[in-house]
Amino acid sequence: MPITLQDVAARAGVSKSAVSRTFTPGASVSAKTRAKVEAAAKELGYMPNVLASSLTTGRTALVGLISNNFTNPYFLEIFDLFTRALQEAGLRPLLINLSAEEDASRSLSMLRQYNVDGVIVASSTLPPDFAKVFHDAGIPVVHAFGWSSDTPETGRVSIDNTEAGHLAAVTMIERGYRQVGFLGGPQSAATTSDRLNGFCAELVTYGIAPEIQFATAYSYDAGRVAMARALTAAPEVEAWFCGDDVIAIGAMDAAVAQGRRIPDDLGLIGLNDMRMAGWDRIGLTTIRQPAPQIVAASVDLIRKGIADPATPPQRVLLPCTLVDRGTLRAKP
Amino acid sequence: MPITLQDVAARAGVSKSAVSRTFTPGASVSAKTRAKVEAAAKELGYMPNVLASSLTTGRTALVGLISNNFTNPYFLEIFDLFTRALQEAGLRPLLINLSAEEDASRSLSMLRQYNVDGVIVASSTLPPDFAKVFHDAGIPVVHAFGWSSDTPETGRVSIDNTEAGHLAAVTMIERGYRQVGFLGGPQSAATTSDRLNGFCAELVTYGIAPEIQFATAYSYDAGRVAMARALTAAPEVEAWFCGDDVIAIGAMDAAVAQGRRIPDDLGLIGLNDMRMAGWDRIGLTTIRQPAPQIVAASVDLIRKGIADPATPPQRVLLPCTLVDRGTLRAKP
DNA sequence: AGCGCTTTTGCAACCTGTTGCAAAATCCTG
DNA sequence: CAGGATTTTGCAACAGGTTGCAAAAGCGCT
Repeated sequence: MPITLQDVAARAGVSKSAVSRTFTPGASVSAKTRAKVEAAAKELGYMPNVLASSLTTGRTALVGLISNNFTNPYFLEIFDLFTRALQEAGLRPLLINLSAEEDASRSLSMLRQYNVDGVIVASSTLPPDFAKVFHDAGIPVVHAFGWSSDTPETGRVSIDNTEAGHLAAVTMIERGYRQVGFLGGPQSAATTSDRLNGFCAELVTYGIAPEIQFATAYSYDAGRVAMARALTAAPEVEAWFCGDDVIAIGAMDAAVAQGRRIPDDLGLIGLNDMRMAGWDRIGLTTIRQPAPQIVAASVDLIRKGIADPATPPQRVLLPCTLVDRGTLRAKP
Repeated sequence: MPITLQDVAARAGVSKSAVSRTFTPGASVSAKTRAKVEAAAKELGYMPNVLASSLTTGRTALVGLISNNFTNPYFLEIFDLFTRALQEAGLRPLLINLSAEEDASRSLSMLRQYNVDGVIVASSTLPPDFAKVFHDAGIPVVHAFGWSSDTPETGRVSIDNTEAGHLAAVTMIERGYRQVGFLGGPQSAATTSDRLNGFCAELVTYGIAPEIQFATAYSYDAGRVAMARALTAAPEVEAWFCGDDVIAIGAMDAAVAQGRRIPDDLGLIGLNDMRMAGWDRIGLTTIRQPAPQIVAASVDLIRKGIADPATPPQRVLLPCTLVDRGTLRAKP
């Protein structure tokens, strides 16, 4: 049923090779045959079968896009950016939801069966050595949004989470908060400890030791219960640095439910700057991750890795910035 | 570098065929050879190459997952459900972001190059005949979340949007609203007109003709500007039926910005029941689409279509229900 | 027209698996 | 244990392309 190389060759009165070369950029074909072939291909509606050609070329243009953050609205923005960027680069995202797939090595073998050219791990919660499995298997890999200072030898793109912690601390001090807390994402997440370290390192210069709490997931509900707990455990804290916007929103609702007014009674600062943070009814002061740049850099790294597999894994760190909205009081 | 059938055959001291058959369910192999082959495969870490086998079998287990709703947080829930359901069915989602890819026929030819077994269109805004292109090309296709009464002959799964319109109207009447409006999604969206028709059909029995407005997209911003316009165009309206939750939230903020209190001064009812609708600071009364069931039915249909391409396209309509929260006043 | 050089072309082998077919091996029955 | 029926096995062709190589064609120049 589908049109093959053969069909086109017959129609154009040339050999299979000629047709193949017409569709291979940089191959040697005369203008005349190229024209004949293109005409025939057009008439028949021929499209080369990528899968068949992958057998000899070893290229599929398939890229595994792995994530386990399917409950955090921020990641829809990330998926939007990634799919567009990959499409523009002529690559096709094979999406893997790791919330369901149990185990790293299983998704590796799956992606190998499909001969993916590269893998992008878009996750803040997957452990740093998850990506390593692919690297060790000789598949170019980039871990985006999941940097931590002890990431092993794989490509990675992220903000500097230590820096983000600093920024949060500096901002809180600047706004006159002295009793502060850290309400991080899951304690196991690679990014959490760097943020905490940066936060504490800055505060210690003011002689402040922050209250520390963790949410069990990057989700509204987790933020809500974590804050409810935090409010009784440490009612004196005036401002919390939350590990993520969606956690911060949950935290905000928990605080409001207990009668705290924001930002007057309690300050909050999030991280990500998801679009929703700017909605009127949320208005979250937060630290922005430059998602478009992170994605662009990740795709760039993957392309380089595909073009030359010998490229050593690279690390890109991008700056984050404060976005001031309504959940932190103004400078005194 | 990667292990092939040959390698395993050599190692196990059998023919290629024997190895192939060992990995083909239902093929004829003796227990003895199977054991030998499996041992060899294990030692070498062999995994059959799906792409190569697709050449002869015509099956790739790849399913195109097409959407253009990458700015609506509801669709992250949908993607989560779809990727899990597909993975469980042994299928692999090749994700296509049609917000970027211009044109339907281009994505068709792309998916053909990859020999996808089927296509799922997950979109409320793509026109009904979009899916038809795949059907006509002989590729099983299901359009999820996009039903309209004039959908052509393709598989489809959705709520009955006419029914949803009814439900919204009945609810508003029940709560004592008489001046009501319809604030739909993009006028071009297939679902919008059915919702509007159902809404009007019910209201007409009460002698009510609703005010009608459309947002330009399924987004917060679009909802916001649409409501800002609606409030001046039709200030007398007491309650609006919004075409989508995220539009409703934008509308809510626009109303609040103009000093209207909700639900006292203005009632709102959304559609979808995305998780966020239940957050404290949103608390949106809305009509729930049974997303898990829609997804399950869609994947089911695709599986059937793949198993037997002669299966005629089927339509599944699922019921929607009202979820009462805080944006509509109680029954008087 | 003839010559050397460059470009274009087709052949055939190959990429990794699958499968129809006939031969080989095994099983069953009397 | 012979003889037929059944199962298992390997060979070779095939799926839809790519590519090294040698032959053919085209080119510029005398």
